[in-house]
Amino acid sequence: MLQINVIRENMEKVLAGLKKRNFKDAENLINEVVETDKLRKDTQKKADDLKAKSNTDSKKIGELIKAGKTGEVNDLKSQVAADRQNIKSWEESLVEYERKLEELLYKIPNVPAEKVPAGKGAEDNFTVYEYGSLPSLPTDAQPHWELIKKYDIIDFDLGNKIAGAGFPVYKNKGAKLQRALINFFLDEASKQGYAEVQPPIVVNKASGYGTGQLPDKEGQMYFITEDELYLIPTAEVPITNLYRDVMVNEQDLPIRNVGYTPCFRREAGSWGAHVRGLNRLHQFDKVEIVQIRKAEESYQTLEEMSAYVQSLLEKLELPYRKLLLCGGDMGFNSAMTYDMEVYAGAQQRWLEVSSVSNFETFQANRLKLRYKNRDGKTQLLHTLNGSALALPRIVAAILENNQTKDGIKVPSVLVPYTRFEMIDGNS
RNA sequence: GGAGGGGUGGGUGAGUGGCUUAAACUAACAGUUUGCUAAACUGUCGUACGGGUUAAACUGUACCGGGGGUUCGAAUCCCCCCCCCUCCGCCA
Repeated sequence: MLQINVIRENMEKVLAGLKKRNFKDAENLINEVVETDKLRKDTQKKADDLKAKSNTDSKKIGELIKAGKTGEVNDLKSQVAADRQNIKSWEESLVEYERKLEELLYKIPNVPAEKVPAGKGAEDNFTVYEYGSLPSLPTDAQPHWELIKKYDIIDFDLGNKIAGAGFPVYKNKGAKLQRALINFFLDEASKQGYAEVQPPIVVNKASGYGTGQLPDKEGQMYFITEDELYLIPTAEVPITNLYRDVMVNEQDLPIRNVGYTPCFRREAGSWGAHVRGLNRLHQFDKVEIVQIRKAEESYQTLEEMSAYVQSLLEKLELPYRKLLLCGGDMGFNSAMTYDMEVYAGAQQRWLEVSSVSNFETFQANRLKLRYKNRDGKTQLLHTLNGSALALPRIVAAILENNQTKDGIKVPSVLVPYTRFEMIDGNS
């Protein structure tokens, strides 16, 4: 959520930013925000002034009673009672203005950073960097959804039986590969100085609002009605919310956390022709890195985080490209996002495996995540996060790119974790 | 799930309807003094939204777990909810 005073004071800049996102109706929305804010302030002034008056009068009543001047008390009492009625009605409209203002603010996405190109969708993203050469596979190379059957490592039918479509069962060397990847990613992050956390995989409503999944993505999260809990779509939600309502000590900055969790996404209505096998799931594993930074450091941190994610892909020997997302393709909360896409040789498609974003104060504003600077001023912090990494598409790319007639070659960096070099029929 | 006890500022903790402007202690910060593994003294010391100001000063309101109610007036009384502790039940 954008800060109201930022909108008030930098209206031109906000509008220009939203235009880069191709965000419709920005001008009307912003005007309505400013107008509602003004009404809110006027109403608060009226309510506050009347409250001040009735507070003084109430005190006077106490003094009169003490002095035994009970005769004058009744008039004053009815005066205060009448004022209270008016206060009540001012407060009702105040609550209404506040509610409306919040509702409007929830509709406004983050303002893209200076560097973010304008654009409507994926076709306008800017390729920043490419690594590795595309694998040259034999013409009979198989896509991963065939390979997983051939080597009996991931079973969609079994998952379908016990849960439903999009909930695969990992078996044999497939299960071991999952565990290897998770441990590899966690160990690498630890080496980089990220503090490991293992958060709950359900969160309450307040946490959903804190990081901006609510109200924007209400229908995309699984919801447990009995206990009013959401299954997390990403570890970003619980980990970032650890710092909700926190006034961070300056000496505790920067905050750097890593966590592994399963992630749950309903993906309602987003299943298409090219979404097969591991390309899109309802449940998947991901290791997430989160940083909380001072404003002046956050863009340098974004570069550092994306460079770290790139280093993981390079160690796994996967060809990838790094995209700077255009305004129209960025997530609602983000000010700037890099996507990493690996090339899956048999599908001959790029698959998104990581998204690294700087949210600036957009989340921190909702989270009330702040610190006091040297001048004693309270400042919102910047939040950043990135996948490091999401497993299924990494697995898909490894399977497809590393297939040989003897089986699938495990990237050498993972062998200490898997303790096998080839995925073949043997267990 | 049942019974009982709790939730007050960064921490400890007083406060049963108006003398509370939330005491006191403590931590932190600044200064003074002594002079050196430190102490004493003085001062400052919450958050949010407003008014005001070039900026400050100054100033209004709200906040004692959350929400509602009673009252001229609520940290204090009433109702609902949440969380913590103890015991019981269930349980990996």
